[in-house]
Amino acid sequence: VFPTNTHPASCFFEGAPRTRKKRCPYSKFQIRELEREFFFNVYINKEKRLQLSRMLNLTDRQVKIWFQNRRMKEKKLSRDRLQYFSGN
Amino acid sequence: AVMILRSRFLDARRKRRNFNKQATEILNEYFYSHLSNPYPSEEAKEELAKKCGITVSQVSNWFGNKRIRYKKNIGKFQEEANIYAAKTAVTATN
DNA sequence: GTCATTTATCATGC
DNA sequence: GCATGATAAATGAC
Repeated sequence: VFPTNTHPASCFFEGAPRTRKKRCPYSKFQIRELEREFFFNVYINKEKRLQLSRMLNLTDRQVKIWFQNRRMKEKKLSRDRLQYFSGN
Repeated sequence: AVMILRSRFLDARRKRRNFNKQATEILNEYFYSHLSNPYPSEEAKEELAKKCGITVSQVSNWFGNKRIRYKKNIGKFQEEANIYAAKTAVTATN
């Protein structure tokens, strides 16, 4: 079964090193506040997003992406717990 | 309280253990025999996971790390690449 | 929105 | 001391 190579954005050997924002880990305080809001609602609305981004000195895009990644993380945790207790 | 338990669960999972030699062999065989496009499908990942005795997520992690580290320093993996290239060549002729 | 990735960083093994 | 597996930001396809 050969991979059709449609999903990856580029070939494995690409020649265009596009400029990408350097990954900068968030501080403990930023994580705590993001997690606190995530606990109340997994989906954040625009108002709270702007408010949170100002408080934490992050862009609204960063907050939005953090919630997206956090939801994926939660989903993965659920899968792992299920697999752990059912043994595949 | 829930968050503390959650973070402890994460830390526990993050305690790393190396894969056994056989699993690494299988993963490397696939990687170097698909070097032009080392992106296994979901089905291929499941099969690799079963053969290696690891989870699909671990297979994804391994290929993610392997791709970036290979691309970043191809020279360092040249010897390894030759080994597995020869290995697959032998199995192909048999 | 999800989700498979890329990339850097983290934590551990040895 | 780096090798290696897992996780955390960031991107892009759909």
